[in-house]
Amino acid sequence: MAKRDPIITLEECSYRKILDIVSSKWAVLVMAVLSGGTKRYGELRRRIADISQKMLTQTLKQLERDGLVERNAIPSVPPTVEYSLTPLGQTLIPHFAQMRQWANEYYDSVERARMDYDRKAENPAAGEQR
Amino acid sequence: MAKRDPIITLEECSYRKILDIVSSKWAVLVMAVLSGGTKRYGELRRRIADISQKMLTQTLKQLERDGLVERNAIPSVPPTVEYSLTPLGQTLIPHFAQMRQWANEYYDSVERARMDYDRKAENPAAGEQR
DNA sequence: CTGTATCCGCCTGGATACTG
DNA sequence: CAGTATCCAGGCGGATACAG
Repeated sequence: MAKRDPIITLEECSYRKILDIVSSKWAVLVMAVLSGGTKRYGELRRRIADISQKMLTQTLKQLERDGLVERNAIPSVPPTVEYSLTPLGQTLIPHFAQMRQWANEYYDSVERARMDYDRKAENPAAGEQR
Repeated sequence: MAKRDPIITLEECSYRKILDIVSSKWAVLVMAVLSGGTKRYGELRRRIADISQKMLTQTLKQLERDGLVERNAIPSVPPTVEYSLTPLGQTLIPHFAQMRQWANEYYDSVERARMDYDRKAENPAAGEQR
């Protein structure tokens, strides 16, 4: 009856915590742009291809809530709002670099694996005959 | 008219590539369990709390397609199927460790930021008076 | 310029039942 | 034991219209 079968739960899993933050497909792009310095709302929109207003706003709000991005609204007409990474947000930059490094190094292998897999799925007899 | 406003697209972004693989909430858990060695289907089910059959099967299939996990079916009665990390899959382990490390170091800050943010949202005048 | 609000299609993912 | 098949609710995310 010893404890030989540890159960992993979602809550225990530290990976998950960072994934909750970073797995949004837009969040990493926004932070990537902000890593280059403070940007205004419209500038972010223009820099990130295919992001909708809704998603940009939503992503920024979430990142602000998580303490990763700081919002600075300047009460002027027309209004100006600047966004920048907080010190906490900055700590993720090297982590992103690591992710990019892995992708650069191994993503080709993944793509090759996918092609092999799909080819075999379409033609199960491949490698056996003909 | 110089190129002073680089546009980031989803496709260019290397972060995305690894996120496509890893951002599935179950994928990291499955790989975490498999990092401890070869496991059978049922064992994975028991080890990972709250995972449904569908999600386990689906996740394993995707990881296999990506070349990160290897499936080894032994034709016996009843059938036995073993799953293990491929060498390519192994290369992600240290990366997961990094993710866990960041979470351990900074996640408290994120939670505090969230509480602050939510408190201010509910009570906008907080910090000004009282 | 910087958002908010609404509608809505699509996909993810859970529950359930069935198969080799 | 190790899946497959199907149904279905809920949330994500896009398009559009409107506001301060």
